[in-house]
Amino acid sequence: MDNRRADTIAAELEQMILTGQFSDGDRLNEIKLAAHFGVSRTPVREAFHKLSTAGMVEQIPRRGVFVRHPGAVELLSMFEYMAEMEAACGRLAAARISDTALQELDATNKICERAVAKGDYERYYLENERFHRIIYSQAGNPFLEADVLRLQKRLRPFRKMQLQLRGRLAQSMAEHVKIVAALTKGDADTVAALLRDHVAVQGEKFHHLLAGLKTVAE
Amino acid sequence: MDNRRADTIAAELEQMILTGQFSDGDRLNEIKLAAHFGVSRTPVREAFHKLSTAGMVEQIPRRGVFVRHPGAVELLSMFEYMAEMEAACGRLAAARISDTALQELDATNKICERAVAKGDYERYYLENERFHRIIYSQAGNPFLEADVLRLQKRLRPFRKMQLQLRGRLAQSMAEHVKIVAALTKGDADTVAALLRDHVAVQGEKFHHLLAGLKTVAE
DNA sequence: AGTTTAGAGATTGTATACAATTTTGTTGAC
DNA sequence: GTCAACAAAATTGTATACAATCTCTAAACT
Repeated sequence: MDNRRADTIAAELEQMILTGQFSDGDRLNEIKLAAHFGVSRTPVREAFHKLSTAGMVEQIPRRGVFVRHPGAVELLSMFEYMAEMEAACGRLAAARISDTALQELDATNKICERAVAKGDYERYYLENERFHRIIYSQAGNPFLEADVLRLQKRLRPFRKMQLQLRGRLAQSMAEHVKIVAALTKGDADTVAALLRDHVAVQGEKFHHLLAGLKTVAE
Repeated sequence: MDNRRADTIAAELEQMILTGQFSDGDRLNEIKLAAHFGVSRTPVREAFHKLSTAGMVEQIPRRGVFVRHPGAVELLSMFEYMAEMEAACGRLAAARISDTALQELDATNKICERAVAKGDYERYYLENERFHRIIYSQAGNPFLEADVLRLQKRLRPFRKMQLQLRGRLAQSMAEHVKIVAALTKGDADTVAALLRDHVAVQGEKFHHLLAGLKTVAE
């Protein structure tokens, strides 16, 4: 799949950034990174481009590339955007979703229910992501799907945090059930509204979490 | 701004592709293009990355980059996606738009009206784009704005065609007026619905246009 | 002291050279 | 005649060399 060194380096760098090995605003040194990966500057530069389009770093001409960790306001914007995209996916999917996909959503929800009962966050998180991806796919719009997947990936670590808030698992689960019901009825407006709120709540929960952290930190 | 050769080359290539100097599926030859632009392969490759993220070309590892002209189904998907994005922008803008921005929208519409009266497509098209960009901006979400601007740019030539259909100018104009009214009232749902239809109609009109061309061509 | 400027060092952008892989064209067997 | 195997050419990916620009320091000047 990624025969090119540049791609593996991009993936590795992405992980390094996501796991917090770089602080916001840090400049990524081409030469040092090239040495670190045991390659020349060329593939490192190619990797930078990929990260740049993914929004993980900012490239300033003749200056270098700088890692961009989203701050509070940026994260809230992302969640807001995500809510609108999911709503759009839901609206389109309501008219297009196949019976087999509906069954898959049901099956996913059943697994989620068991995970909720056990308090298995990791499992729930995994199936939750699957649930949403089915809807993206059933929207039947490749461009929308590509963008929403990109954002889902970017928000992944933060969605994870938010899920661990007290009572959020059960709440999220209940919302999923309603969404499937509306999809089954083909009620586009309702599906859109449900999904928008479902994701918007994630943003709010995350906001609370953030506010809590801030009061502790400072 | 773009001190780098690579950026100017990307812009030039973009124009060459948009003006139809390459057919769908054509491979872009690094060496020949480098010679054509009087540079080495390196900046050409960098330009390829930019075009790739813009969705103008597809990059296949160890094979090369191939120009991708959107076909009928892809264009309709893009218009559909655009409709959803504009709706999202409208929804957010309804709650956030400033008075000065509302005045700007009014002013833009007045210019549009004069353009409609004169049948000045070029002028209308220009101000129309401005109209929408004001809404994108007033949505107050940088990520949404960036994506919708990217798509607006990509759909530009096709929106232009669609505008020249009989009666479309006046119809579009009337829709603009309604949108401003709903924005002024702050009615998010209505703004979203109006904008969604406003853009969806563009897709439909374009579809008609396309169908007409096809029957002529084959 | 603070500001300006010259210059060295560091870093990005581009050119060229080389390696690895794919594509193409030819030959040979069936 | 078709297909397979192999060799040659072409092309992409990577490494290295060079050029252009930026940064930072330190000395000179007001």
